Formats: sequence, structure tokens, C-alpha cells
Amino acid sequence: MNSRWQALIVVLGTAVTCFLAGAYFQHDHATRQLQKLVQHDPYAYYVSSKIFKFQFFKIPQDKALSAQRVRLEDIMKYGYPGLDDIHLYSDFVLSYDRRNRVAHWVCEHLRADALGSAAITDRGRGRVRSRSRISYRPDLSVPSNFRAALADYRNSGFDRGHLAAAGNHRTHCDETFYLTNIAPQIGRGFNRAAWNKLEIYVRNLTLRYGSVYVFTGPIYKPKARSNGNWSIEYEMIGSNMVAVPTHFFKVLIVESKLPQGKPYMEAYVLPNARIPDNINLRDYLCDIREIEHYAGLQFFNGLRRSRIFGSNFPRSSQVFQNFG
DNA sequence: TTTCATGT
Repeated sequence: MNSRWQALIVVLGTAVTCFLAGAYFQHDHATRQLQKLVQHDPYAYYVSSKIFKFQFFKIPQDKALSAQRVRLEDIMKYGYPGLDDIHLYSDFVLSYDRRNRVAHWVCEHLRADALGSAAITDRGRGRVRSRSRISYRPDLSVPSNFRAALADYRNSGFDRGHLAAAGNHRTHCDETFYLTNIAPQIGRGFNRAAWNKLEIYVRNLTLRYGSVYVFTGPIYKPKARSNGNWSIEYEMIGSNMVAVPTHFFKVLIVESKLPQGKPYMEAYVLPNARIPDNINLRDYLCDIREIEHYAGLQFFNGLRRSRIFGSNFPRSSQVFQNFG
């Protein structure tokens, strides 16, 4: 009798232990799979916070993965302007436009400590060598029929212009050279002049205020037709037909160092064209609603911007004007 | 600081 009870207790104990162990390992496995999925699937990212709530056991998170998740949440702090074909990189997030073979938008979070001191002038010194070793390359995470190739840009007459600027990223600079982060830009008078000037301005803002969020992307601007309708015309380069945007935008959010300081927001739109050397960047300030209208994006999840941001608001925006 | 052209 006694020994039969003992045997029963041992059997039951073993069964319960095995069950708990099995449940634990299955839960551990499922959680890790979910953490991996979150890296590639924006939907999984959004629902993960709900799923992660149901934690029966305390499971140590994969350190590298959770660091990546923290970084992602940091970069996208002000929301996703769109959710089309999201690609995650170490230091920036990008939404890819398969039809045009150019990104919809790229988002970066720049910090003064990560930027270093080399960014203040437009004269390169020392660091140039590290960049010269990096080569442009197609992004294999895009299906080949939607992918831009090096040959598309060769002899096209256009520069391979960075959206997330190479100069913004010291440690993961190589990732900015994927063609997903590249768009055809007029070289002289734009990419190597006014656009570069804007990028330097953004880096200087970062060095001065410490923390700046940047959204960058293309615009394909419609023109008025004589019959009262509109039409869009833009070039495409190479056999993959990579679209040449008519304009590029940058939306900046400068975070204040003051304890109660509002973040400051401003937006720029520049035509992808030869721009005179002596321009004032302020002339290209733009109402963010125009960018949203033309690019089909929505910034800050549609929140009332005036409530959260101080901003530099142009009285009359240039986007509606025709640039020579 | 942006880039291009040429080759293996």
C-alpha cells in the first residue's frame, strides 16, 4: 500500500515536471521565433507587444535581438509614414517602392555622440578612406524583378544619391550603400551641391542639439494640364526602369535639450535639378502637408503637429512653384 | 562632403 502510493507520487511528479519542462521549452522556442519574425514583419512588430504580454515564464531575451528591437523602436519613435515593404537596417529603416525601384522614405535617428566631429565642414579629411573601400551593391532582400542594379545607374547621367547619407553613419556606413537606399540624382548642382548642403545642415543641427530624426524620400510632382487635369512625367533609367524623382524631401525633428522643450520640426523640398550655388536653404522650406499629399505618406500618425512641435512654417511653399 | 569612369 505504502509503496504503491510512493510509486504513484513519483509517477505523477515526473509527469508534472515533464509537462512543465515541455511547456517551458515550447514557450521559449515560440518567443524566440516571434522575436525573429518581428525583425522582418511590421505587422508582427505591431502585434508583438500584445503577444509578449502573455508571459507564463520569464524567458531571457536574445540580447542581440532585443537590442535591435530597442533600436528600431528608437528610430521609429515618431511613427511610420507608410508601411509598404519595410526594410530594417542597423541604423536606419526604409520603406521600398517596388514599382519605382526607389524607396518611399528612409528614417534615421542621428545623435551627436555617434556622429563625431568630422561632419562640421564639407572638406573631407582622414575618414574618406573608409568610405572609398565601400562599394554600391544591389540589395538582395528585394525580389530580383523589383531590384535596382548597378548597371541601371551606369552611364545614366545620374548620380547614385544616398537617401540616408553615408556621412551620417560611421559604424554601419556600408549599409547605406545598398541600392535600396539610393536614388538617381542630378550630380552637379544638386547631389554634390544643394542636397549635400542640406545634409551638412542636418549634421550640424545634430551636433548642436544632440538628437535629430530625419525622414528622407522622393517626390514625383504632377504638372497642371491645359484641360484642368494633372499628369506626372519622370525619367526612368536602365533596363530595370529605376524612376528618377522630380523632387526630394527631408522632414527634420530636432529634439530640445531643455526639460520641457518641445521638439522642433521643419521640412524641405528640393527639385532634382541644377540649383544655383548661392541659394538659401530657407527658401526651400515646405509645409509638411504638401509632402504628405505628393508622396502619399502620413507623418506622426496624423497627430496634430502644432500640439507637439514647434515648427518653421513657410508662408508660401515652393513645391507648388515650377523650378527653372 | 558629394560623386563618376575604367578595368580585372
